[in-house]
Amino acid sequence: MKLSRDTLLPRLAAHVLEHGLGGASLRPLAKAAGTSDRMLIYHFGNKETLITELLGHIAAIYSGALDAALGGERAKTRQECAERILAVGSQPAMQAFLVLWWDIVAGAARGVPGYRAAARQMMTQQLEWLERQMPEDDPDPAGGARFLMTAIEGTLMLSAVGHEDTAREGLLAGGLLPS
Amino acid sequence: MKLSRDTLLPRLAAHVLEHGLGGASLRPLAKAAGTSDRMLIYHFGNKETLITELLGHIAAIYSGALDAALGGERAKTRQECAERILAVGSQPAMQAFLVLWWDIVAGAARGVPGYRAAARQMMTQQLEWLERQMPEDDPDPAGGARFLMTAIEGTLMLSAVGHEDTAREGLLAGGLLPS
DNA sequence: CTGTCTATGTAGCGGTTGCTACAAAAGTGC
DNA sequence: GCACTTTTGTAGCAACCGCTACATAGACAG
Repeated sequence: MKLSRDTLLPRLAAHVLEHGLGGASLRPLAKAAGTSDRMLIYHFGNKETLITELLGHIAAIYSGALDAALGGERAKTRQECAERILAVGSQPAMQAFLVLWWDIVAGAARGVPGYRAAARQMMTQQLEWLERQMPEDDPDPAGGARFLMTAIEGTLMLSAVGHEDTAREGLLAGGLLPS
Repeated sequence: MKLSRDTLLPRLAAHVLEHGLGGASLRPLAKAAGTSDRMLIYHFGNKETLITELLGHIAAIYSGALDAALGGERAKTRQECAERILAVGSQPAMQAFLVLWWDIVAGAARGVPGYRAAARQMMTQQLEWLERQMPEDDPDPAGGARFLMTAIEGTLMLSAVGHEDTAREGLLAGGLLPS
């Protein structure tokens, strides 16, 4: 069976979404993709560019998932907008993404080559998605989207470390969720 | 020279703050602490409990750093409060903490044993610190602190992935920073 | 059919991983 | 001084790491 990067990447992405980036070493990756470590190096040259390309691919998948989650019409209020994006984030299919996301953020913060670009791309995508969701009559859709974005990302982080209550009460106090 | 856990932990923490948790393996850790991998296992039993105790120690250091950064008097407004905590986060000495922080968040999200507890503890500490900083006349100090907290954490995350502009504009649009 | 280029398998290299077996030194209590 | 416990050094194990050398199989061009 003839395998190329393009056939490999989705399988690699699936494995990484399940097991994380931290312990992603060539032999398990290869096994999950139906090849050998030998062939991964053959196709990608070395592990670093493999990971870089893989992160790019995952960012594209994420973009597609956001589009698929996009309901036809805009939200009526900022509160509804916040609820929608939080609902997207709590879908089971998104959980694997979220767990992987913090790996990517950690890599980006430490300056590991491909990570920052992939993370930036995913955040840009989410920001655009959010802007399209903003209420039509919002006085400042661009700023409002960025404000929501900041609060949502904080909520996700606090939730990741067991402070979902703190985040929820914060959103309530800030008027971003209906009481 | 006789070394115990208590003398070891600060040196281990220094090494981890500089090089991250991801690549923290016994031999480099031991070298940085002036011992051997053999002795690390002797003192801590295995790597997992070493990391767990180390994370607890780092959380305590973080707590102390926050206290040291605490100015005597409270802030006058929520905006000033936000500016203060963002200023603390941008201190050079805090950068290493921040980079390490995302490692911890990633571990917590994936469910690695000691990570979630340490992360929770550090966030609880920061929340208490923030509550003490809230303006005296604030109508809802508890809720306001949680709201600020959520926005601040979102800002830190966006900054980590190269979206500091997005975060800044968001805080401005949300009235959390003076324009 | 033959040469050439691409795709793949097998084996292995030098290095690192967490951890252990064994022994010796260094206290410590009597 | 002697038994005993705590602390430490040396060596090594089996597993894994990224990566490479070498051989081979197949596709395709002439």
